[in-house]
Order: sequence, then C-alpha cells, then structure tokens
Amino acid sequence: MTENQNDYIAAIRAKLPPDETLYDLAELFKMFGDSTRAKILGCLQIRDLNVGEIADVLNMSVSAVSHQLRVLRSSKLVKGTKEGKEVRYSLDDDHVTKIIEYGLTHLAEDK
Amino acid sequence: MTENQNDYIAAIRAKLPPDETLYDLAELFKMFGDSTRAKILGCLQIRDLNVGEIADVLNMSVSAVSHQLRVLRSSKLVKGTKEGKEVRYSLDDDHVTKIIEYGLTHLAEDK
DNA sequence: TGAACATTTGAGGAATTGTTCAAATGTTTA
DNA sequence: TAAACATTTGAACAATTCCTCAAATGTTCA
Repeated sequence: MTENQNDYIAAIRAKLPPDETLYDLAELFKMFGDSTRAKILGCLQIRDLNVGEIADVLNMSVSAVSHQLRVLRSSKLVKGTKEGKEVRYSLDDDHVTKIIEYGLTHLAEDK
Repeated sequence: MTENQNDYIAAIRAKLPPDETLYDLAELFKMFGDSTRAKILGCLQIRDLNVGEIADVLNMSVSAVSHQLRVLRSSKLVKGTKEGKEVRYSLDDDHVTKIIEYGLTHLAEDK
C-alpha cells in the first residue's frame, strides 16, 4: 500500500465518529432491534403498565417480559416505579417515541 | 380474568401497531444494532467505497465486511454498483443518515 | 403469621449471529 | 491465455441471545 492510499484511508477514518460512539450507537439500536422489546416499548407508549399487563397484551410469559424489561431498564429506556406490590413501568426517555416513530415512517414510506 | 380485564387488554392491543409492523421495525433497527454495520454505514455516509476500502478503514477482513454488506443490501439500506472489477457501495436510503443522526443526538444529549 | 399475589432471578438449552478460513467466481490486463 | 486483482460464498465455530421452567424475593391482607 502506498503512502497516498494510507492518506486516503486516514482521511475517511478522521471523519468517522469515534469507535466508542459507534459502539454505543449500536447498543442503543440493539434495544429496538428485537421484536419483543419493540412491542414492549410500543405498549408503554400507549400507557404505563406493569409486567403482568404487558405479558397479557403480548401473550407472553411474565418471566420473558421481565427479562426484557431488565434489559430495557439497564439501557435507561424504561423505568420501573414500585407501587405496592406492583411495579409500574414507563418510558424513561423522550427519544424512544421519536425513534420508533421515525422507524415507522421509514417503513410506511417504503415503496 | 374478568371481562373488564379482557377489555382493558384488548383496548391496548387495538392501539398497538400490527404485529408484523413491529416485527419489520425490529428488523430495520437490527441493521443499526451491530457495531460493524453501524461503522460501515458511517463510512458510506462520508463517501462511496468498495469492499476493500471499507475493510482498510475499519481494520477488518474483506470477507467479514462483504458478509455484512450482503445483509445491509438485503435490507435495502445499501446498494452496490459494479464498476469494472470493483463494486462501489453507497447508501440506498435517505433515512439511513437521519436515523444515525437521531441516534447520535440521543447519545450526545444523554446526561 | 400464613396465604395469595406480583415480580425477579438463575440455570439451561435451542436458535441466531458474526467472524474466520478456504475456495469459488468474475473482471482486467499483460 | 494466464496471472493478478476484487469480490463473494459456504462451512465451521464461538459467542450471544431469548425463552422456559423452577425457585426465590418482596408485598399485602385476612
């Protein structure tokens, strides 16, 4: 590889966001990249719900939903508030709705 | 479960996008949910590139990049144009840039 | 306190994913 | 045509992911 080719590659690298940023970006989108999680986030856009309610709506086991809620919580996309023996979940991020809406727009516009 | 509880669940279900839509949404975001693919898309935002150039920029094997390009192509996010013995790749979707930008904004605003 | 309820947790297993390696395909040019 | 180059492809493997099942934790209330 010549010096010029190195420069060419280096110029592109310099314009890329840092590796860590792109990693974080991927981690964020990974949260929306599973249909169970997408459905859970969809439910919580409609209203705050507890684990059992989400499981009922989605026809899934409470355990499976709880596992995914833990993942979503750790990504700060969802938060749970204890109310007596229930835990009420809600979206913890203004961007969640916008990101989903943007994705839906994209799908709708697909010819 | 009482009738009222069924109604409650049904009311939420009725407001959710169809299952298939949420599945497609997840498939779309899955494309951005891998850091190799996020990096490839990032490169192609800067300029059109062939497989070897992308591999050089990202310090990855040509084969690994090619495999991911196939995935991105099948999702219509990227397209390849044959130019002699090279294949020049470019973004195939206006939304790609906006989705990435939106994600980056989200990360930047995270306190 | 004990029974009922709501939720979380951990182990286990099936399925999927991303990479490597080697080989195949396709194109140019000497 | 043969060699060199650019790319794709398929098999194989390790790692990760998501679910199930059973058990543990925490809360209310009779």
